[in-house]
Amino acid sequence: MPSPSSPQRRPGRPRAGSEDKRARILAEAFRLFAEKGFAATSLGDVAAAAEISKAGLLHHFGSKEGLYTAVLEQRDADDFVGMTDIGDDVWAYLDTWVDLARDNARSPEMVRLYSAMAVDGVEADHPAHRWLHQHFARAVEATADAFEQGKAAGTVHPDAPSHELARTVVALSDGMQLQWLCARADAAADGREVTATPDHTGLPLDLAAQMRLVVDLIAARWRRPA
Amino acid sequence: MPSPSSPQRRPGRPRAGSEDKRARILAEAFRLFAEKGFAATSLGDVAAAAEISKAGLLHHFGSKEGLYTAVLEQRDADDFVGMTDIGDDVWAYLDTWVDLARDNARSPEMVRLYSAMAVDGVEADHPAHRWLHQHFARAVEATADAFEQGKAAGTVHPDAPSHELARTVVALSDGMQLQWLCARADAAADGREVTATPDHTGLPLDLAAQMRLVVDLIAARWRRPA
DNA sequence: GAATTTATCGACCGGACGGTCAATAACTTG
DNA sequence: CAAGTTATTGACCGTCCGGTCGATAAATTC
Repeated sequence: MPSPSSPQRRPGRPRAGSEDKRARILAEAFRLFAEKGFAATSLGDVAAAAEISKAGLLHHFGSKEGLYTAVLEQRDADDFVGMTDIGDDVWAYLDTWVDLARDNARSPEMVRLYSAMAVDGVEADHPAHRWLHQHFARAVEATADAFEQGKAAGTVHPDAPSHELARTVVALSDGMQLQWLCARADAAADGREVTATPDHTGLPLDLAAQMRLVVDLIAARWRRPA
Repeated sequence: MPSPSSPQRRPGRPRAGSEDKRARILAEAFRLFAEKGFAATSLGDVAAAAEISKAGLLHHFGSKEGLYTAVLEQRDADDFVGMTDIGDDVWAYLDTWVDLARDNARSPEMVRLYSAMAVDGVEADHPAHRWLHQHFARAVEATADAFEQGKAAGTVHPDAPSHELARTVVALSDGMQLQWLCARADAAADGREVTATPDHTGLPLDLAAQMRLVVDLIAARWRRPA
């Protein structure tokens, strides 16, 4: 006699208007991959979280790798750096990097997922590699372009090494995220409440402020009055 | 009749003067963890590489986690940033960061292992977390100390934010390693020979040069003539 | 309303993985 | 030389994992 308080689903197509399971699975997979990493998250974990069977999950995504790439593609849609219309003001564009850091500080799961994918993806045969490669290429090129346009507009010293500076901004963003995640985990483990509010996190590391510092460093060296 | 060309070992203690299996296992584990990541490397893989049985491996290290921490401890012994005698010249100390980047470019497996551990270790309950925390703390504090000593010696502007600059250097080092690994994997996948020589790698990314760039950026803003 | 398509399930499979155990052979100690 | 210790093996175990298969039921098409 099945308990009436656990109305488990029977096989068969669900009634119309039911939850969009595919979206639910993507959301839960995103969360779990970010929390525990890709390799350490099983299809069973994701299925349980999405309240569907493993077989049901595979029906939608075919394989674990299929699920992974679907999550990646969805995340790519949210990725806005390299997309924003930069105009020709590099320094305003660099501010969007600082803003991005501030946004990231609000969604540590996202940061965790990104970092995990970034390390997994360095291997050329990994499913995430193509994604990572494009991500780096887009971010670096967009930023380098911004510097070049700044030179054309006269707001950047013509000797500034655009490409190398762009790489620096991207690397700093990634590396700082690692330190921030580590500090955050420490704080959480110590039982200290880690507030979700972005402006004062109580952490010894302010993601946005650190980005600001480097942007200012670059500006101090290469900015030209317009 | 066992082939004479495959003299497989029989059970029992090996003859005196044989290979130091423990060291061999550590070396192979290091290599494999770096190549494929911790989770994706099985005890069987390591055992096969070290030419010992799985049971023999477990005899030395007790568990997979035991092996992991042993590898970590060995790596720590080689970790020299934060250890070097910095004297009171920050700018010379920052050069050791550039040198470290140059060294790292010679051992991509090391870089890969470090990056993998860095991401795994952000989780507070992961076996590598303590290691990562100490690693960050040591690197940042040593560098921050160097800036502070520079202030005392008068070679650094008193308003320089030592701690934040230190974090920047560490983050840049980590983040740039990620881009470098990615670029390297791309080059290797394209069949282009990736030369082991450090001075010209043929890569679109020179690890040491990128570090140099940021060090110069910091110096341009905060250095004081002695 | 019959046939088809779609979403879901439970059961199952083959394999890998981390780990245990008893046996064996070389050294170490008495 | 006998007893104990140490390094090693092959065989085995329980578990979990990614994936397949056939059944089922709602929705859709004809």
